[in-house]
Amino acid sequence: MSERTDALEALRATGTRLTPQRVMILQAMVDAQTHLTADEIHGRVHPVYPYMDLATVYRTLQLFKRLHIVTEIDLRDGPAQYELAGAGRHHHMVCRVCRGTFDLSPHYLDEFRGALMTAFGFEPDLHSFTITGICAACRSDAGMPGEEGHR
Amino acid sequence: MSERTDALEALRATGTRLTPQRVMILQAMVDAQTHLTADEIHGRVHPVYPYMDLATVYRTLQLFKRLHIVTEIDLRDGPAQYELAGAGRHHHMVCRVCRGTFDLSPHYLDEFRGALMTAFGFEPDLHSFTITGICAACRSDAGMPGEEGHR
DNA sequence: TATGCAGATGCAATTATTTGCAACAGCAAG
DNA sequence: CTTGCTGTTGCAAATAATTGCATCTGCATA
Repeated sequence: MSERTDALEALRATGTRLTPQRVMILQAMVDAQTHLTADEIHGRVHPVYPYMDLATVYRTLQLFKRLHIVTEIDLRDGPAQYELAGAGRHHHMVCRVCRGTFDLSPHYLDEFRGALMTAFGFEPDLHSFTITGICAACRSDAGMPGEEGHR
Repeated sequence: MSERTDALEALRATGTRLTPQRVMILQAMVDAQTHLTADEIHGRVHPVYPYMDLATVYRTLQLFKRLHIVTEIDLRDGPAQYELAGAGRHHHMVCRVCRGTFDLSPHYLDEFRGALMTAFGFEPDLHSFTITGICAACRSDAGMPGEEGHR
């Protein structure tokens, strides 16, 4: 019950309201334990509460994102995915060949952040970072040339 | 005329067709010399060729992106911007406060790429990379606390 | 120069996401 | 427990981008 409680706590702490819609959306994500699209979340809540609107789902997800309750994974091909931001796994690598998503420890971005901060004083948003590319398996599979492919 | 010629050369080299639409879109970008949205490009070409369709602009931009003729900058707030990929400046930092975009030398990503390759064999797509955050000016300006704000 | 075909285009419709607005409802204060 | 203020919701419409499909055309070949 930790994740759920933490999230509700975060809501309370920031003065945003704890509405049934928000609880339902959160619950749907807790139950699923995988990444879901906004539409999937809507679909899961709908049987329980038919008035739930997709716009509300999107707005709630943006709120949750701001509060670091969820992480958005933008596949850049199809709708965005959302998952609960469990401690630690905040970032993702997405293979553009097999569509697989892999967790990426924040540690790999520390150096990068440091470089930007020192060089430009630019503080990158790294709460939820997703990078696309080609995973090891797909690289050895298909053409291992290593560069570009098609779509 | 270098950028234009290079681009046309790239088209020819990959066996994709050199259509008047593509030339017009390319020309519009050469003329503009700034980042443009798909809609702006469409607007610039329209007077010359009223049949130009937005879908064609989008498809062409995707093609150009694949050929590394243009770079896409996704502001994540409003439509995506496109600019000619002049040698060197492939990446961008976008300030989410002032909306300013800053060029970022590929060099800053070398280390990151290396780490992912060694650790996971994952080859990240780094031809066109955009990271949002807060620029130095905006950090000192508003709240320098350093964390989150609103929207 | 005429011909064929795969790739490209225009158009309309679809998908993904955001936004304006009036009605509504947490929740703090009385 | 009632009231009021403000944040939130549902709904509809707008915006951004993509896609299916029939038609068309660059360009390689004969």
